[in-house]
Amino acid sequence: MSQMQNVETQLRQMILGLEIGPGEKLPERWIESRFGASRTPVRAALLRLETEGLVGRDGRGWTVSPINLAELEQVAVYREAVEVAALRLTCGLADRSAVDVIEAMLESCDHDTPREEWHRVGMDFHIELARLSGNEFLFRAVRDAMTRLSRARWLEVRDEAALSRAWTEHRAILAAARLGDADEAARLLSGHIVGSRDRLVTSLANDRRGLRARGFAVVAA
Amino acid sequence: MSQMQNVETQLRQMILGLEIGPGEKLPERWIESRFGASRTPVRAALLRLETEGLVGRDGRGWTVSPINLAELEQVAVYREAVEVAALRLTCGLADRSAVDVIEAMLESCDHDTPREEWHRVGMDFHIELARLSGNEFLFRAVRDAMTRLSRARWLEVRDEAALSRAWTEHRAILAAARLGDADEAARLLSGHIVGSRDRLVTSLANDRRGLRARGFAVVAA
DNA sequence: GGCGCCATCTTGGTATCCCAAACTGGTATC
DNA sequence: GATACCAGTTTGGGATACCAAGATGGCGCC
Repeated sequence: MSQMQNVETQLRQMILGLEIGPGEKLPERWIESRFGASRTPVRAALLRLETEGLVGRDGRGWTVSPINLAELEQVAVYREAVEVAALRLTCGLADRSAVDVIEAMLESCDHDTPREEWHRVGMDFHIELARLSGNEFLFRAVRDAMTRLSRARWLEVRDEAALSRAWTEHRAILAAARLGDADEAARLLSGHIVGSRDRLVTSLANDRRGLRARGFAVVAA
Repeated sequence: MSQMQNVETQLRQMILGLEIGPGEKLPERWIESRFGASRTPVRAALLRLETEGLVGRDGRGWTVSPINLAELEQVAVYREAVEVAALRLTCGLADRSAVDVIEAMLESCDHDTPREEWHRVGMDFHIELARLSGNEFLFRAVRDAMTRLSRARWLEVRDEAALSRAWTEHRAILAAARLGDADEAARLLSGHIVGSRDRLVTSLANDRRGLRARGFAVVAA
């Protein structure tokens, strides 16, 4: 793999995995030495990550984007629009058997699956569901929105109850989609997204002080 | 202005203005000499334009993205989702007086306004309307979608009738939005987008041979 | 002791240089 | 005449040197 892709991928993982905290300074020279690459691939990676909203400019330099509660609320509205549109397209397809693949994804998580895996599958559910629509732009929009939400969801203190609730809702959405009931599927998905957003923002707003103490920049709604 | 922004802006204008045709090769060294910048800002510009879908990789090198009819159809579905969502948000706002500013934009075009200006205002109508929603992500999505459609709309052989029809539809959408009638506004906007897409794709498919003769790469749906 | 100023370091922006891979054109061979 | 092969050129990826602007910190003056 080329250095360019390598730096970009590794840096993204470090940011999404909170190995580099939201708000931290990110000098090009530090990245350069950290990954053993020169500044050319480093800059390419930063430019790409900037469009994903994971890093941003702070005056002259680069910083990891802080968690922004106002942004999270806006992303939720955005993803509701695109996910519902994608789901309606999928419900209109003649062959909706692919939803079974997604169902299987959900079932692959059980009580001794690591937390990290639940987190990943919870996002992939939405991404793969959008992919079924066959619309590349709706798919990318959902994927990008989930990327922006990823760190916040990771920070959220998720109890078992919230996870099992989410899984139940995911299954209900798939059931409606399998029947081709677009209105019901859309209703369930909207409710799921709005509910998730509320729990996420509430949780983060409550933990804000603690998160800041851990060195994570969190800006209010 | 820094070289970086400069190269990016100028190159984007040349591509959108069809000064560089869809499908043309775009060597970094050519851009470098054309704009008197070095390769670093050129690379930055190309990376950004790549995320906008205006340039792409062709093996190892760069090319201006061809006009892709299948892509245009998918973009139309995408923009319908995000524009309708944005419009519904706007209809729910207490203060919708900002629609008057957009109305004024439409009125600024009359029979001796240059074609180029009609084209720009026709796009800005949708972009500014989305901005009113206050949702940054819906706004960006609409702006990016319009950017992708821009060259195709420019290529389209637009008769006066199509333009006046579009303006009538634009005014009707604004009227419904001013009243806060979200359902009606959404219905009108959807119809407008679907109609525009059909006319656009039909027109391009018919002209495809002629466009290719002009050196423009156009891939079928 | 506090405040301001200057030297220094840091850092991103830019310009070049080098390299390996891919493309090109021409030539020699069959 | 077609084809395979080889040298030269083009091209993007990577590395590095240099610069100007901004951040930093220490020293001196008030």
